[in-house]
Amino acid sequence: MFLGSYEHAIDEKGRVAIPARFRAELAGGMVLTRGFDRCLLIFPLPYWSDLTRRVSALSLVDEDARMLRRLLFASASEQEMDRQGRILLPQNLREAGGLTDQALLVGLDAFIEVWAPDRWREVQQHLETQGPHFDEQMRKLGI
Amino acid sequence: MFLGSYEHAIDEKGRVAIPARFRAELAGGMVLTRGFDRCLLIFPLPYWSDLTRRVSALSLVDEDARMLRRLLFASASEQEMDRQGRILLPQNLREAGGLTDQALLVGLDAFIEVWAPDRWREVQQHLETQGPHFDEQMRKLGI
DNA sequence: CGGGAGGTGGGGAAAAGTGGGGAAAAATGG
DNA sequence: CCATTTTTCCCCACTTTTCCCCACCTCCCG
Repeated sequence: MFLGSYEHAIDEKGRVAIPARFRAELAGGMVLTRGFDRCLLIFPLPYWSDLTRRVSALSLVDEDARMLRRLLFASASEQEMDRQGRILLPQNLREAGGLTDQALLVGLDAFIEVWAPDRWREVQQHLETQGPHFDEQMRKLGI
Repeated sequence: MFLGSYEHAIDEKGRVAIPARFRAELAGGMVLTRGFDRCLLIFPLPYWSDLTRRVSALSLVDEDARMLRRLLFASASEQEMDRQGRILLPQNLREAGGLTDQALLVGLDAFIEVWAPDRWREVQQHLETQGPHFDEQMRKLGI
């Protein structure tokens, strides 16, 4: 269960520390890839396997499926933590996420999003102004 | 079953004592997150899991689902009590709830709300002036 | 008036985050 | 195919923060 937001530095070699609370759940390996809205995604390996099985089952012909495959797989990178609990963010992914010297790691229960801090603040503002819209969403889900 | 209101100090490290009556029910862990009307919420872990299961099952691709996930999980924090029965209120959550040196913990049966005492007094006043309105609501619900 | 439980403050040990050096591996060119 | 250069990545060490636990105080109840 990944919860909370943590801002960490990206050092000159392109590494970020994984928040200590997240490490146990990523000890079995993780996959890093591009997400939506210009953020990066970190999936624990079990979640990733499940995801890939479902995506690979989609039709070769379906256009959405093709684009989804390209997004998920083409820039994916399997990573392990070093002894200090850090991972490398490959250069192409750093560029894709607009990341320079700071990264915001956001736990979303089953996986993690990685944001450039200023982009994340935009998303948060959006969330606050759209409050009523989400009230409706939650009501539908019975929350 | 959480009942009653308790005002406790927030110390310099951002900790509050959980009212002794509430501790047994939170011994299995709890999740702390932002609530409505600028208060914080404390959920016992089982209640939280039940609440979030539906959200985590939503699509990765759907935009509303993505934003809803961010709203729910990004500022949540799993906490355990120390041996003195206290928990840490992370700084971002203290800010979100307008909490400084005192916190009012309000038991609401299945979960707990945490208020800045002066904001809580406003809510109470609201309750008193709006009494007749709620009479009508309750009648509809058959209470 | 005494005992116990609940609440509060603070010191110290442990862990987390960050920067940098060096060895191994990979890439490049002759 | 070998030598040189470049890159990768692994690990050590320092600094800062976290958090755990001891001790004291206060309030309530007998």
